[in-house]
Amino acid sequence: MSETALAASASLDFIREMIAADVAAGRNGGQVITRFPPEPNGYLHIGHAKSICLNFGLSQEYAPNSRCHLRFDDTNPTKEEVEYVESIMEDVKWLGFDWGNNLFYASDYFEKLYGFAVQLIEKGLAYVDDQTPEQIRETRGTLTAPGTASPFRDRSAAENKELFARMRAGEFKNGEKVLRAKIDMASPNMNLRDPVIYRIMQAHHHRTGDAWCIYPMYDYAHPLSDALEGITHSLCTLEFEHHRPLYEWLINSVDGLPGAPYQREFARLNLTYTVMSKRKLLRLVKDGLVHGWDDPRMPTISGIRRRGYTPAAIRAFCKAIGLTKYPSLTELNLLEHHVREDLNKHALRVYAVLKPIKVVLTNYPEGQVEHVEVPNNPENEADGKRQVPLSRELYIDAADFMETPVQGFHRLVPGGEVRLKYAFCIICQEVIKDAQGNIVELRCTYDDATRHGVKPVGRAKVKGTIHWVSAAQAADIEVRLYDKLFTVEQPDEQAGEDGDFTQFLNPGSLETVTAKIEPSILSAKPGSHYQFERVGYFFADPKDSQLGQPIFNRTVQLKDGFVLKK
RNA sequence: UACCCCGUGGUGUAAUGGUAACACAGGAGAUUUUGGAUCUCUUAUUCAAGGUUCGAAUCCUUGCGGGGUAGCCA
Repeated sequence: MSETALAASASLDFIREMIAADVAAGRNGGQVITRFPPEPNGYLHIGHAKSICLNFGLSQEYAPNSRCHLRFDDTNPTKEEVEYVESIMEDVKWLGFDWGNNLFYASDYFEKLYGFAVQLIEKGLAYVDDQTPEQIRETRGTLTAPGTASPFRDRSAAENKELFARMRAGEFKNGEKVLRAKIDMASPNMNLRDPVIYRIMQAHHHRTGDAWCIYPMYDYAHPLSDALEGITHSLCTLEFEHHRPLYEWLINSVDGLPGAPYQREFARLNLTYTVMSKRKLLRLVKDGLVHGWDDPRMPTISGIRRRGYTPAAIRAFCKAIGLTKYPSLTELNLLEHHVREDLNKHALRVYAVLKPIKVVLTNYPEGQVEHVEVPNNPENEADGKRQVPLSRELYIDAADFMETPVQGFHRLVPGGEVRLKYAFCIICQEVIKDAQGNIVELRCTYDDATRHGVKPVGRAKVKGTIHWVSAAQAADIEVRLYDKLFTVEQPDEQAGEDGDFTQFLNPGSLETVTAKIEPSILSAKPGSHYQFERVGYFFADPKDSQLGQPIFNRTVQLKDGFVLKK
């Protein structure tokens, strides 16, 4: 066991406990070989990250007697595309994992898989069925009633072999024939009622082209692919629990397999305020309810990447949620906690005013510009300092001023005093409004004696410190304020069977503003993280930012100790 | 109303027959040129009933509750 595994051994989840016992018993020569096996039919989401962290994490924990394969489960050509293969590889790499040379495709095994099927036929464990899909469904029985045997169930091995060869040769149309495993039509487990293991599909495959017109089913291909690759532990989500007996049946029924893997299942990740099923995510994209798979509001890996979540934060989150068989619902704020925790250490600070109010310092010389020195990150002195321009006309955030303050508000109010961070204290002398009564300007005076953190003398203690931006030097920057995608914790649950989850979409999930930001922001590289002080973490959009004109996505808000009471 | 899996603070997990604990969330305070961060304190937990045992969250039984399963999808 490696050091990390040893360190974590204080409390292992049920899967790791099982694996530790296998290693201790010397099973598989102490090797731990796992795999992450996505079907390339869509984009990966945060739920997949849980599986990726488990499988690749295990491989790291047991190094060097371990490896984790990336295997594309591409057994259904009608749904799969190269585009997805590429995005999946990008996402796994971004999460910080490396499959090395261990990149595989189930389609690599089509020939071997065909051979195993012939072997099953010879053993009398598989047969060609001529029934229609409807007939197969009807004779499968129900949850409470056993199925009945197909009239073709007892064909001779020779006939089955010939028919199966003719299926491969393309002599039959889609749906005319299938190959079925011969197990038990009365099993209480539906998966054992002679499951279909090969179907005819006249379809172009993204890797094998037109070489095949019969394709193996997942239930057949998966255990055998695992065995062929020497996988020791095949870990999947709970909905495959009922497939395990079939998995084991195949491992035990096929001779000549190089490995003897076993399957274990764990609960998938559910997160509040989002949906995770591929179907629903597709709906959001297709109906234009979000701007694509990588919309920063999406729970896809590409979405959260663009939102500004970091790989380290995702990994920490996946570790924190644990691994059980309980179908839990994890709070979004746990994810956000880990995002803030990581970004707090690394994001450079900058002053940004999202919703500006102009402030004029009436006793500050006109035309004068000075520079104040501010730390780039108070959490890390090594990040250095920068110069921020300061002059007579400034912007502060609308949220930092209240004309008639509520209880507990200690920012700027008429006649009140606040500190401009790293500059000096100001007092609001006058509120200027337009004809409609909107505030257009605050006229304030500053106190030169309060520079460098010196407290004002002879007046009330200044409780508030706010950020600011010098008007003349401020850059106008597009900022996208993202919020929860849905207004309820479980949109699909709330919508019910026939309901439409999109009714719970948050109309305020995206607000775009033009912010006033200190000029240093213009050099922000696309794909870099910042903390807009007192506001939140923001990410320079890697797609839409121009060099010298970044566009920011709000990753997550800062925690705010001051919450307006309704 | 068949079979399988699962029930521990609000949420997620730990305790593997021997003091029910940790993180997030909530609350209070200290500190702070971010109402952030940090630090301290704090609220709150074994689905129910029986049984086994000196001792049960843990083992057994029953009940209740939740999830899953009838694709030629994965």
